[in-house]
Amino acid sequence: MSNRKLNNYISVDCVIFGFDSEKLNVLVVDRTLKADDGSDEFSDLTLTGNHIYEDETIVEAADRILYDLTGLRNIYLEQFKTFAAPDRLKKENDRKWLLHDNRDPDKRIVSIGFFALLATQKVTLEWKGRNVRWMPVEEVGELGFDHNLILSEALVAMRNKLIHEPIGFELLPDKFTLSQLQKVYEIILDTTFDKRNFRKKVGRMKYLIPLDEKQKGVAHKPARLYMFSREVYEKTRKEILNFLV
Amino acid sequence: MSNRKLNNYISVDCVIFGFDSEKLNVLVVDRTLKADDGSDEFSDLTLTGNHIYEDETIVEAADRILYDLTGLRNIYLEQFKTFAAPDRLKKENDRKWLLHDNRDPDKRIVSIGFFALLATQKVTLEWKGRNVRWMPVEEVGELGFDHNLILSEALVAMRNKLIHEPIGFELLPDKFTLSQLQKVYEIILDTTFDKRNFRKKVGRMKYLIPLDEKQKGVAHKPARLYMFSREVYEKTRKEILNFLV
DNA sequence: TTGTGTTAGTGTTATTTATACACTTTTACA
DNA sequence: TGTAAAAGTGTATAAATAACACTAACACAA
Repeated sequence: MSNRKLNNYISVDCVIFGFDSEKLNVLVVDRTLKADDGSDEFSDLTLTGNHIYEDETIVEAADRILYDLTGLRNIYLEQFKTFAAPDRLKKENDRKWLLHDNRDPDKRIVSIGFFALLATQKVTLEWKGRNVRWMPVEEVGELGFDHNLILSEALVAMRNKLIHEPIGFELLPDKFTLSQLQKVYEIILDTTFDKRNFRKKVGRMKYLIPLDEKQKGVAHKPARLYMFSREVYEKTRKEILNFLV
Repeated sequence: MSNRKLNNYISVDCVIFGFDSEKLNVLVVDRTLKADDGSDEFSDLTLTGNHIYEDETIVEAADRILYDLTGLRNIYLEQFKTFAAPDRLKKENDRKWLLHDNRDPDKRIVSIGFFALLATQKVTLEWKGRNVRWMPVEEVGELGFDHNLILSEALVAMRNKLIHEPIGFELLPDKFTLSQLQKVYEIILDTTFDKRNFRKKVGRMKYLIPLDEKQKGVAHKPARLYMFSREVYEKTRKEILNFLV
């Protein structure tokens, strides 16, 4: 084993999940570059990442990246894992991109991985003219760098969290129906729930606040709208210790 | 905001928890250094950390650190969070240590935090003559760098995991009694459980294997010994989706 | 050898939660 | 005014949780 200590690049990568009431999507950056002679073009899809600046904390960097891409603040954002395999930059395309960015492709890049949750409708993709787009998680093919690994670990972490804590709300608009909420869980956990039992269960959650407001313009019985109260949740969560689940 | 990209030191810090059938301990390094003239001595307590070498993955570095300090391999080890506030090295003592280690105290150090779980009895502290010792988590005072923060976040992550997944076993010897297991949960979660109900609950877990073996040399009815089967656990865990806990 | 201290080990009942299952209501639109 | 489409609602059975107290087996001391 070599004993050489390394200086490393640090990057914060955000796996931004967006739910569109049909499926789970992830925000990807589409990069295409032409060589000087206009011929030797290379392109790829990646997750959204950036450096940490000198006077930033990790969370500030993640918030900034999220804001740059979506124009949104106060979005659910969680650090889930850090990645730094020495050989994570082996692909030829990756090397080209690193050189293009003035980074040494033989140097390790440490990625601090975050995942964010939001409703796709909240985002205006034209924001700042960045070339980003939603891609259904099911349809994601090969990504640049080791972003397929980061995405799949983000999915594991997100599903795990979804099972144990009420974060399904974060994937919906501020006001949502119980059917929408059920669908979030069904799609992300790839299962189905009985409607009545699901409603009994979430009905016990004090932080799920029923509003005096209904859906409008739907061609069926309009559903009551609900919202999530973070305040009530923080208050009650301490009382509930789900030993050994 | 400054736009200067930084190169950063990366370190892997391990919060090594050890249970001694009475309380939860953490392994700390006691460093004392004399200045050249023998007078200007400075010392501190820190968690156990080290660099990542050039050809190592993060996990390999964490395993190596754990092995260096305890002589043990195949110990439960989990990456829980990465730390990198820009002002985390403000204490005067920290600056001295960084200078002593030939590191620039104005440069950011990114710490990738792991926690490890084991029974204190497994460790021979004299291993390699490192100056480490067990300290009850309750009694930990001020640590060097931002290690108090790292420790408290490790505790949160570990308790959280303990509630949702069967990792209590990892804090016990390979063969253990049900009373010992109960005590792990009671002490770490700071609560008490009814003995019969606890046994009914863990009795349902297929991965808790009763052995045809009893305690010896105890001045009371000897308890049956059990062991944890990771195999059985991995097999059954997929079946159990604890939706919304 | 007998007694004492100490922890192991076990069952029942009442309450709460989980599961399985089908019909009526309300709206938009043709 | 009929039709399509999702909303909303109750009951019965099974399973899990919670509360509660005594006997069994050993080491050691008297």
